[in-house]
Amino acid sequence: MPELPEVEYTRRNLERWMRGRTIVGVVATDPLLVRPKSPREFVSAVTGQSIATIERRGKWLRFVLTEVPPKAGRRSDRAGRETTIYAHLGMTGWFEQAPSAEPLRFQRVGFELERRGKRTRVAYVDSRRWGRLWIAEAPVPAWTALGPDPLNDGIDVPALATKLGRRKRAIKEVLLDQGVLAGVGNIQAIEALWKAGIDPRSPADALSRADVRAIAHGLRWTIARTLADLEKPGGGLGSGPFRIYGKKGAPCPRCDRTLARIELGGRTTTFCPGCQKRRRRRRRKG
DNA sequence: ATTATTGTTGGTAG
DNA sequence: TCTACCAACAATAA
Repeated sequence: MPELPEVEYTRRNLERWMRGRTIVGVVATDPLLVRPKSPREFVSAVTGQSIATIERRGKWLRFVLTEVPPKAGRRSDRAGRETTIYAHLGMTGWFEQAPSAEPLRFQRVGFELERRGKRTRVAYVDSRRWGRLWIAEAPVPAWTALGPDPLNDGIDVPALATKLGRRKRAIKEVLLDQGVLAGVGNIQAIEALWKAGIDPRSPADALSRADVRAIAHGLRWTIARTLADLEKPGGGLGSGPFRIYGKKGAPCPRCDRTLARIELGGRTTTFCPGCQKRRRRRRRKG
């Protein structure tokens, strides 16, 4: 499920479901999912905290929790304590608001919440268990290494061009590097390169400034429409808003040529051999 | 039974 | 130190 738009959609949901509420109980048993502590330690670190903010960078989420203030006149050693959870959804992780007390299928962590006497529940669900909920004092390395976030920071074309100019690999592989731009995944890269009319195999350092501008535009375009699709009622279901992802053999929506499928850097890649032109390095004179 | 999967990390080699 | 390449992680759905 999760690339940048899906994680942002998740963040907005969590904001509504969790912000300002107190965690009164946590169910966590799988030591693979929580880091670096055991599930027991995870539960005790989080219980009794209230959720102040939920932020996103790329595909990462960060929950900032604060100790619920003790009643007037009482002192607490833990007053002012702040806990931060870094969360990555892996390939199949997501959060759901759970209507009943019954655990959901593939639920890995359950948060029992309370505000003004009202109880609600939010569940982290992940069939494949590649996601992580990571308690840390300082940002985890993967978060620190993230490049600019296209939605939060925008895309600086000259800066992106400089970065791409140092890379020889195929542009699609480079776009998946989270240090280049945070949050671009397989689908968004495929859709953006189609929009830009650039063959995904083109070496990154062969792109012109106009190409980089087109890619930036393509990314903004696909991120915005994926997010819009998720947010419309009943959205996020079906094939989504994607123009070519997963549509090998279908006619290109722009030029009608049959869409092709190749593998790049171990990832499936759909593209149009008709209107996505390959860029080549100019051969150096010798 | 076989194949494909929206992601990241850690190792090795250059 | 930076880049490229590969295997591994784990489990489901078609």
